[in-house]
Amino acid sequence: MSDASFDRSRCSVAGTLAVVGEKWSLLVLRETFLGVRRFADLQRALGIPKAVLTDRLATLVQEGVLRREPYQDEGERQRHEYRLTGKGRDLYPTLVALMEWGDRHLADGPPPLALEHRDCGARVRVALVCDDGHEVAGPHEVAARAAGAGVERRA
Amino acid sequence: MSDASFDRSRCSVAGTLAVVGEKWSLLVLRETFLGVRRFADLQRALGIPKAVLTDRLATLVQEGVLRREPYQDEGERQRHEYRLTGKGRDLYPTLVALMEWGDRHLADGPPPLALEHRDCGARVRVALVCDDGHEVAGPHEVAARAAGAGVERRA
DNA sequence: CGGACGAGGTTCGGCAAGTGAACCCAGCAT
DNA sequence: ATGCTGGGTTCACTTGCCGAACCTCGTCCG
Repeated sequence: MSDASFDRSRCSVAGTLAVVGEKWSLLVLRETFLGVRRFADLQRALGIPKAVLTDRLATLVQEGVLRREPYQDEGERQRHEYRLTGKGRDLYPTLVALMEWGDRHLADGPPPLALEHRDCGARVRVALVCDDGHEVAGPHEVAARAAGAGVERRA
Repeated sequence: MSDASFDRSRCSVAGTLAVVGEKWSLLVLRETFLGVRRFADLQRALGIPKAVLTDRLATLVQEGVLRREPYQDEGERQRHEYRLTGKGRDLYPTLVALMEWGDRHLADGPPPLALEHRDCGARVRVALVCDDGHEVAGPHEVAARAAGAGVERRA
């Protein structure tokens, strides 16, 4: 019985990927989370073709994930930089989840980037939790319920 | 100073995206998490071109995210289905993170799919936590440290 | 037996997207 | 005036995505 019937056309995974699922988009965001904000720095850091970077930045701005802000270094003309919006900052767990998977399954050595809690210095990771405070070990502990129907299945 | 220097060439985000970052790959995995395992069912559910699905399944199998297993319905010849490996199952938090972001920022109505903890029925979500048990609110509470160096920056 | 059927593909021609290199433009410095 | 730099645009080329058509292997039906 593999008919997992819910309305795929409005699936949130698909919707999110429509916004950040193009090639390079998530890597651009990774850099912005690391504090890189300027066109040339992004281009250097990523090795992305300029035309593609122009396009990705434009769509991310249009989607409200980044915002384009003027700045001015002394003795320089005014330029623009790209900063995360709140909507963009909410993608942080997604990036961390991708990073963790890579650390665990593609590693040839220690993780190239370690995340620490600023307050206590302990390692930061993503977890699945439920609203009762339990930590969820994996998909087998989760039931997916389609909106509007009593359909329930293992996820 | 936006030089955020760590070795991008081995960044785990990039590595992960090299495995599952092609168009459709994560949507195929979403379906497999929902229990869809067969070629024709995947094709129907996603509306993906057959040629692309063939290719995505092959690379996901090759990467060890899915495994191709024979099965046989009675009165049918032997066929193959695609199942998550442990490596694939570890992508669950990533999918959930993508889904949550879409639920929060693209919603025109209630989330199309709700996740519940099988034991207690409470809603399941992704969280950032540190090994000391604190919940991390966002990127501003996290410091990223490049491996091998004392480099530290806001993430 | 011959023929139809369905799952799971492969092949093909056309269109969209990604790529590197070259070029452009504004403003500051000389 | 000449050059330099950040932030792009344009161009020719290649790669990737797409739908439709075709193929293949076993099963069923007559």
